Amino acid sequence: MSLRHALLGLLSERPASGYDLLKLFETSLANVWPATQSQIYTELTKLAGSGLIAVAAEGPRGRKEYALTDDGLAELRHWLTETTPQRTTRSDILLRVFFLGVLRPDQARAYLAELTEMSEESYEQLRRLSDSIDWDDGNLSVYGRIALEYGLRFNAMRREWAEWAAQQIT
Amino acid sequence: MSLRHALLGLLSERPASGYDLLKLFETSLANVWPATQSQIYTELTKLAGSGLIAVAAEGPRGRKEYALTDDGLAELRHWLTETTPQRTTRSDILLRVFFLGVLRPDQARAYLAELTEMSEESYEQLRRLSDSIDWDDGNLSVYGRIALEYGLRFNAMRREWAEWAAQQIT
DNA sequence: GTCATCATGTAACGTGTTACATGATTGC
DNA sequence: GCAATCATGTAACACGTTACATGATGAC
Repeated sequence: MSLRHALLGLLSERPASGYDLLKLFETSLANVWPATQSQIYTELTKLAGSGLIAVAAEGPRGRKEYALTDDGLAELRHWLTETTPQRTTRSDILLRVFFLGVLRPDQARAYLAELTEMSEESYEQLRRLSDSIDWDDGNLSVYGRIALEYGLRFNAMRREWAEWAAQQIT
Repeated sequence: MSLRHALLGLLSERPASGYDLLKLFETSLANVWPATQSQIYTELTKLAGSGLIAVAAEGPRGRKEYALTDDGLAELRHWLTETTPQRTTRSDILLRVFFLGVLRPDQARAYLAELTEMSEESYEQLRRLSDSIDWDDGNLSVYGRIALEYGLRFNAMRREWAEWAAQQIT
């Protein structure tokens, strides 16, 4: 049920169309909660149906700009304060580690080297992103920055772990 | 398509029934790839249908013990060496961080404090698990240990990050 | 004999992915 | 006029969750 809340969250900053939201997902939210075009449009229709958002303006090419309603803001706050996030995250990457024993040691090391590289790349990409953003805005800047810092620390940790792990394989 | 490979991976160690596999998921794989009973039984039927596993023995109470076939092992190796894992992981926990601006600062700090606590608990739980396992086995022990070390480092990182983040909120 | 555990299966529903389908506007 | 981009919608399918349903066996 989180796509719904991601949309409510983005709309809490400012009104936006499905197309705008798609772009926002591709840029800011892509790393924590990817969503496809079809998913976004379908969910927006449902949210409007249940009164959590409403069409605030219409533009050219059938553009519909949605805005958060009072009910929508209440639901967003409820989600943030009254519900606990899921502790378990599925990780394709970690799952493979369990089964590296069916490969030759050099193949297993190659996999871990790939992870090292992937973590480095992600780290650098986030660094560049961090440099390109102007951190003058209000709330979204404070919390966006905190999320970005998480990404940096996460990738640094993963890189070090993958290097350590490769050394464990004899 | 990873549940399929998780099952093939577990069966590469030794033959097992659906019930055995369910228990293995609950203990060893729960942290990286949770799966439900219904999902496991359905997938086993499909895997047997496509010849990647086969019923090797039948026991009391309709117990069916599955074993990996040659095709199944080939598929497992193919997955490990020829396919790249998904870089994007959905994180409920991080998603919320983006929207903490709609809450009061004390509520936002409370959320981050919750994350600190959650990370500590997970860390301790993994520590205990690490102490309780005898690390004498072969492959599964080497790679199981590497995965566990990841969990420890991850939770330590997240804890420090959450503490840092709480201080950023004025 | 009864309770816990072993053991499997299916149906309904929700969420996510891929692909198809259509068309308006703006810039050049 | 033509191409890029803006803009929305739906259908088919895969994957995951919850709940229901049933029954055998072993330990006490």
